[in-house]
Amino acid sequence: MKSEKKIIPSVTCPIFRAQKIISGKWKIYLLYLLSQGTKRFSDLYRETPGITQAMLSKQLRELEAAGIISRYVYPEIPPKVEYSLTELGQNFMPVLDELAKWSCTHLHPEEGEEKISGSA
Amino acid sequence: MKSEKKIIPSVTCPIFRAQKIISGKWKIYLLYLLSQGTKRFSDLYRETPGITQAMLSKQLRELEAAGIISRYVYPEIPPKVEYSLTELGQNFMPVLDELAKWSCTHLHPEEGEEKISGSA
DNA sequence: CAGCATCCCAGAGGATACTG
DNA sequence: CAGTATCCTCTGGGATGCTG
Repeated sequence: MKSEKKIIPSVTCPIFRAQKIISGKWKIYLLYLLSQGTKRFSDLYRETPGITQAMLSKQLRELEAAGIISRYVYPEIPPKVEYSLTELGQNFMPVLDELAKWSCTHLHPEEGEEKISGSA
Repeated sequence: MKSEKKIIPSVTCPIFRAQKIISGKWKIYLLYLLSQGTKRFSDLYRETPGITQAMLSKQLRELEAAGIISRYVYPEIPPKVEYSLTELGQNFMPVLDELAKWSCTHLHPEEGEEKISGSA
């Protein structure tokens, strides 16, 4: 524990703060899914091929901690949990929209070098 | 070694593709810096407290590989290298703008749990 | 159904030293 | 000045299994 004050742009720069919140392999994608409306855990799980329950749960809790999404647990058996965007999450949508536009317009897969050749 | 093709949204979803490109601790911030105009390596280095030359170099090369920024090397001694946004990078600015707006409007440091109390 | 616990690993990120 | 090269740490992310 160094008590030295490190001057980092983390707090100074809004870009930095935002970036930290949305960083994560699935965060933005999950926000995109939730922009379509309230969804259950299983919905998100099914619509996010490749993710594990553990990861999904983790990412969702992080997004919840950031105040971007909210979680509603139905007092039922079997459990039912719904996730939805908060006000903050709704306000994030323009960013997502611009990102999607940018990606769709300029980031065509065929221009990249990546290929979905499986795990070869 | 499963030769099975994993169906991941990586390629399907534009959001996913974009996210992979801008992921990285400094990418977005560097794009922000370069949005202010062409800058030299040393400029970026000085304006990004906390980063190391190695990291800066790495991030810049990744951004360059993604076609978002361009690099111009002056044939001089001592070396002089300038970085600037490409067309693709310019087109990304709206995203950055929205992100900044979102962060500034809704992501006040005092609302979070983080505090820059430094050596407090 | 939803999610936690545990273990594991690759790679992102960092510190330091050296070079054309 | 603008980088490499090397080494090291840390944590994001993944696999699997268990539970209320």
